[in-house]
Amino acid sequence: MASGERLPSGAMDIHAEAEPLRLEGFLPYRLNMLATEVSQTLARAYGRKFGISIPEWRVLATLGQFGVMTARDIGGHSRMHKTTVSRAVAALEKRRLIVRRANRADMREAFLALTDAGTAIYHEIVPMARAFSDSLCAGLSETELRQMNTLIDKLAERVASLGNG
Amino acid sequence: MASGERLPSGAMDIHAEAEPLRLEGFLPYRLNMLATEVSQTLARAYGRKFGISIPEWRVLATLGQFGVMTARDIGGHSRMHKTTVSRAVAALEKRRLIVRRANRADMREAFLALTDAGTAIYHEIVPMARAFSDSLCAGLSETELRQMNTLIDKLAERVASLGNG
DNA sequence: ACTTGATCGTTTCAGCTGAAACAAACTGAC
DNA sequence: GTCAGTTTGTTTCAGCTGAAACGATCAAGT
Repeated sequence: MASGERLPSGAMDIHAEAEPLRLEGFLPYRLNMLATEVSQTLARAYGRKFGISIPEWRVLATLGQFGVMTARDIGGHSRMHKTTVSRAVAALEKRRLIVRRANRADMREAFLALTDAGTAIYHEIVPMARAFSDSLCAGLSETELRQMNTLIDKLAERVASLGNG
Repeated sequence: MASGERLPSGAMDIHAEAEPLRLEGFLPYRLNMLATEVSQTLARAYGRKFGISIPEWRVLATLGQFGVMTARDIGGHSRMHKTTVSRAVAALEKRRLIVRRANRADMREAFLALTDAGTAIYHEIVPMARAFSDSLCAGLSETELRQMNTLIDKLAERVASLGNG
């Protein structure tokens, strides 16, 4: 554009060429960076110590919390793909950390539960995970922690409606 | 344990067997769920429309923001693995959305920049991404948005120190 | 009982990811 | 100039992921 032209300030720029997006200030990007870093840091900790992958930890954690469940229920609660659950369950069963019992009332599914060895590992990982989370939140006040949880809830609700609706 | 035994309430349980971890109230898990959902919802939007993957979008976004950069700079800024950058750059170059110009002062690296076609797609995706983000944040007040950003900053700083230190 | 359609879980397959190995190019010490 | 060590970027390879196909089972209707 000729330098002598006079325009209502910024009027043209807005329509001809949008402002570039500052990635480092973009909420979806920031959220993803943070979550990835948090997830991987924790996963490295229990991965090194117990040879457990993220999906395997989630299966352990779900069974540790709820006791007996089917693979379907585990996937539903921890939002894992059924193939991911299937493979994590197979790996954990092979290592005898969980057992599979038939459901006579419905032979398609099976009841899964922690073995003693699985329970033992679960009770080693849980304090480690809690310590990590506590240490992560150590810089936050009680109020900020409540805020964070409220905000996550609001955003989760919001994104769910955006995805479906 | 024999049912008749009398114990100080809960004294043994606390040490013998930790409380099960409620996954749905566990911050690392909650953060990861939210970020995954947000990321994938946005990625589906521009993926369907332009056939662009997440790493490709990040390369486009970084070049759109900064103009000319090397692959190394892109990786550094967007925290992508160098192999991921390499492949995204190759794909975008093949589709003529970016160009590679030699750096005569250092022939190992190359200057990357958006082509006109790349700039055009960038300027189509940016408003879409902004609209998504705005819609995501629509349920949040101005104050809550500031809080969210502050909290993400604090947690990011915290997790970085936990990972390294 | 038979058929249809749905559901649970596994397997197959294609694509993505990152660690490691690698080639090419640069830097600094000698 | 040459050598050793570093840096940039690509390729290879092994592992993970999810869509699709599949087998097995169940439920409902006829």
